[in-house]
Parts: sequence; C-alpha cells; structure tokens
Amino acid sequence: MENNLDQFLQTLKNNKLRITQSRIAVATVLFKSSNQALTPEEIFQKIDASKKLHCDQVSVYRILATLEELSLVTKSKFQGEASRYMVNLCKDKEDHHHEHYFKCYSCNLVEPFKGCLVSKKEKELEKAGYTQLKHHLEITGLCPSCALS
Amino acid sequence: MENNLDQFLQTLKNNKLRITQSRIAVATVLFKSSNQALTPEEIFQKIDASKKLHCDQVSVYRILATLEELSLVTKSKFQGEASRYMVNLCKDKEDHHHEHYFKCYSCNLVEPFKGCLVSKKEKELEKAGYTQLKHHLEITGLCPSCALS
DNA sequence: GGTTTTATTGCAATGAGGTTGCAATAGCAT
DNA sequence: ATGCTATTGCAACCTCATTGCAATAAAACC
Repeated sequence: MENNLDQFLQTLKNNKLRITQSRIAVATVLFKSSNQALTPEEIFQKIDASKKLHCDQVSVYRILATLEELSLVTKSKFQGEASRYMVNLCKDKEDHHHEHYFKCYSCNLVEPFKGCLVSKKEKELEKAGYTQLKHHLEITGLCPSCALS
Repeated sequence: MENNLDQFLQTLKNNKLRITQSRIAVATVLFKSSNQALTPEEIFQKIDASKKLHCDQVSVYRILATLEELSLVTKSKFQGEASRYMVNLCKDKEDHHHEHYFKCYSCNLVEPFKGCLVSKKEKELEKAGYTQLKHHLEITGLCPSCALS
C-alpha cells in the first residue's frame, strides 16, 4: 500500500502539484478504505478523528476534485446523495473509464461494471440527428451478501 | 386543452383531493407548456407573473409531488439540476411508465424513450444474487434542431 | 539553510434545490 | 351558513457544494 500511496503522490508531482499534508491525509484515508466509496464528509470525519491534522472540509472537496481530474480517484454519484470517491486502482486508464456503478443501499458498496449499456441507443440517436450525447446511469439495490441477511 | 384540464382536475376529485386555486394554477401552467418540462421554479415564476394568484413556491413543490403520485405528471431529473415536470398526456399508465429521458442542454427539451436499456443487465445481476434493483438513466446532448444551429 | 514565490488552505459567506412544522385559510359536505 | 379538515403561507432549516480572499506552507532558488 505504501508503494501505491507513493506512486499516487508521485503523480501529483508529475503534474506540478504540491504534496501537501492535506492531500496526503485524503489519499491515506482513501487507500485505507480502498474497498469502499467514501463521501467527502466521511473522508473529512476520518481525517478529523485521527487528530493528526486539521483539514477543512472545503479542502477535502477541492482535493477530491483535483484527484479526479488526474484520474487518481473515481467519482460515483447517486440521486439525492453525496458523491462518493474511491482510489482508482486500475493502471489502465482507458480500460478503467467505467461509467456505470452499482450501489448497495444497505452497505454502500459501490462497484463499477464494464461495458456500456447505452452506446447502442446513442448510436441510434446520433443517426436521428442528436449530437454531443452524454449519459449517466445508476443502478441500486442490495448486493448479494446484504440480500442474504 | 380545457377538456384535458378538466379531466386532470377530475382525477384529483376522484382521489378525494381538493381542487384549489393553486392546483388549478399549476395545472394550467403545465398544460400551457405541455411540450416542455418545467422546473418548480419556472412554474412558480409563471404563476407569479400572471398576478392572478399568490402561490408560494413551497406549495408548488407540494402540488407537484401530489400530481406525480397520481401519475398526472411525470418527473425527470438530471444531475446537478432541478427536477422537471410535464403533464402526462398518455392515458395508458402502464405503457407510459417511461423511466428514461433525453434532455437537450440547449433548449431543455425533455423527451422520454421507451424500452428499458438496463433490464437485461438487471436480470444478469439478479442471477448473481443482487436483489431489489432500481436504476436511473439520463441522456443529454443536443437535439436534432439545436444540433443544426 | 534561509529567502522568495505562489499554490494551497482555512474561514466565512453564499448558493441551489428542496423539506418541515405549524398556525391560518379555504374547499366542500352537510 | 356552518363545521370539519385538507391545503396553504411563512419562516426556518437541511444537505451538498461552491466562491472569494487573506493567511499559510510547499518547494524552487540562491
């Protein structure tokens, strides 16, 4: 994990961004919970609880925006809820450009799934004259382990 | 259109709800712009501009929620924007339970499209143990007429 | 190592979009 | 015309997020 974190921070340097205590703290929290997608609030709480550093919640928002631009984290958004962020563990950026996520409403598990369900429909629409199409898909429900209990 | 409005209001009565000036005003605005999907704010502005009635914005929210429950209006929601509402002109409720909408980011045209793109994926997920699946899909872009200009 | 430069941060304020509690009002059944 | 109660208006509050600006800290330079 340290290696991953170091690599993560190195990417900041490579993009001429500073390695600050706040950025280290956000990254560390994300790596420690790399199996979950966390909200800015949750990340802020974890940093605050550690008492190692004071980091404003606004800074968490700004840091996450920066990390997302560098594709170091992926953001998932579900209706009526705060956005959630995870470290982007996949090296291959292209391949990892997931667009769709499932979220369990019980345990908040977020998982991306590959293959775009909408691209076919988009091609149809393009033939009909629509342009600059974008889409956003959310699937929610109970994940297999929550479904059992 | 008057007939439609009367029918619309009759549905309220049939559900033991009162036909109030505010509800008439909201319904009238929706019928007058039945080719557009309006935000609560826009509906409020239009009522206010007519100066025929004072109707609080909170009431517009509440009225729209009521109308949606009765399937008299359909709601469409796009990321980072206010919800939009249109009169549900289709009589067949089942058939008209569209889930997906396209929205033009230039003219704000909203149009539903039939056929669920996600149901196949959902069946796969159900086989894998996921339950109580719901989804939300948004497509945005330029509609054919905005794409030309 | 000390100084300078400027990217980043903290703080306070603001914004959008929406909800809630409660007293006052207006539908409508009788 | 009266009474019951569903609706409304108002004020307050909520969540999630963004912005402006002065203070601070990273890191490049000497």
